[in-house]
Amino acid sequence: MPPKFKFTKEEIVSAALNLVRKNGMSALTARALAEELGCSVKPIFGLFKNMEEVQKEVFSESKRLYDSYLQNGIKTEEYPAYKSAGMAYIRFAKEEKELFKLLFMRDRSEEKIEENREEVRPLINIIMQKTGISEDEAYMFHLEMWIYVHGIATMVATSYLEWSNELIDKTLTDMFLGLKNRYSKGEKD
Amino acid sequence: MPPKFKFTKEEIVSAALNLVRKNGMSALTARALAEELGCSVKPIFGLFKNMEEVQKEVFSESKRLYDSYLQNGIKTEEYPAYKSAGMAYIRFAKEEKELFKLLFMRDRSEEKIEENREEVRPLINIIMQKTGISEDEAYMFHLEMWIYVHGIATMVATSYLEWSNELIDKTLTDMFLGLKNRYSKGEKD
DNA sequence: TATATTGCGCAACAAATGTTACCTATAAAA
DNA sequence: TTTTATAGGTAACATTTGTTGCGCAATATA
Repeated sequence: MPPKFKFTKEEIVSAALNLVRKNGMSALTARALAEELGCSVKPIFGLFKNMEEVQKEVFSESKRLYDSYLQNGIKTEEYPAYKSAGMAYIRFAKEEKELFKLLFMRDRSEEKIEENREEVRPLINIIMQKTGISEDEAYMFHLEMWIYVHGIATMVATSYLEWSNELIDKTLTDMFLGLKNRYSKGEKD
Repeated sequence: MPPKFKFTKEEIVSAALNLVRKNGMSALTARALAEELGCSVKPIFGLFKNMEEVQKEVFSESKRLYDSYLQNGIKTEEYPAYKSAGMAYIRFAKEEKELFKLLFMRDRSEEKIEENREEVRPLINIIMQKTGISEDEAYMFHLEMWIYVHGIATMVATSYLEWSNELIDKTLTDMFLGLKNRYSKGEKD
């Protein structure tokens, strides 16, 4: 008996994501979102309790988009598995600057890197395979490598650095080999 | 004949900096600043055209504070000159998270790292001395080293990483030596 | 001591944003 | 075709923040 909904939740979140990817979370206001959708603010508050709920959805959607970058990188096999993760992180930073800032350049005291060791176990395993070092060393190896990747990504996301994919590719390889050389030294001597 | 000013510009900027260092630039509102000073908003607008002007002063003051970190690091000679710069950058990120975000984790399209080569010439000179590589290579060396330093600093500023100064010290040395080894290879062979 | 100048506190106004009440229009069921 | 539940548009209200007008009070000078 009631009229049909003008938009689905998904359509609203999609429009919201569009605003955020262009101008950051602060651009996501009720009126701006309504304008983006071509309606009043009512359809939004009909489907979401409040704007905070929309923000959370946009945040989750951003994570999903980043995951798709990761998966795509692995799938296409453009790079070896380990480098693929770093390249995907940096590509996301380059192509989705605002979303990268949202996910990776905010307070992260609730998700400290050293408390999330399980999350990166696949990457640590790759390092152990490729270098033959111990797990603890491989973890430290990964941390150092990821600091470098994160350094590039944050510089790219803030438009401070503009390296080509080729140069990024090359320096990641060099850094990996440099670390491998350093971490393997104890074993080889 | 008129009454004395209740506060100087410096006192107001100092109070403003206090708000920003605690909760970021968004915490710097006219009313919050007035409360911090213990007065109405009038003294602020008597000495500053508007809040934007106060923000600019806070920004400049933040830069001065960072410079003092740099100078202090060099002066105390706790570390070799090159490492001193990196350690100061990271210490600033650790001790002044909000100010670090303000200075180094925002849009920087107007001050790209590769257009500011002159600014880091002293650091490049140190690298040339310590490694004997060419200037262009030393520039690239510095870029890679600084990416690593920036990576640590941003992770620290967002509370994602909590390394001790000792560990930071050690990994900076290792990274420097690793890069030196890599960049010098062509010369030695 | 009287006066003129003007900084200051209070309160108001404007703009941006979140949120909601009210009424109209719609669409499925009877 | 009529009825009824309810989505949507309009406009209002609340809150936050920047900014300013008004009248009082402080202070150096005559």
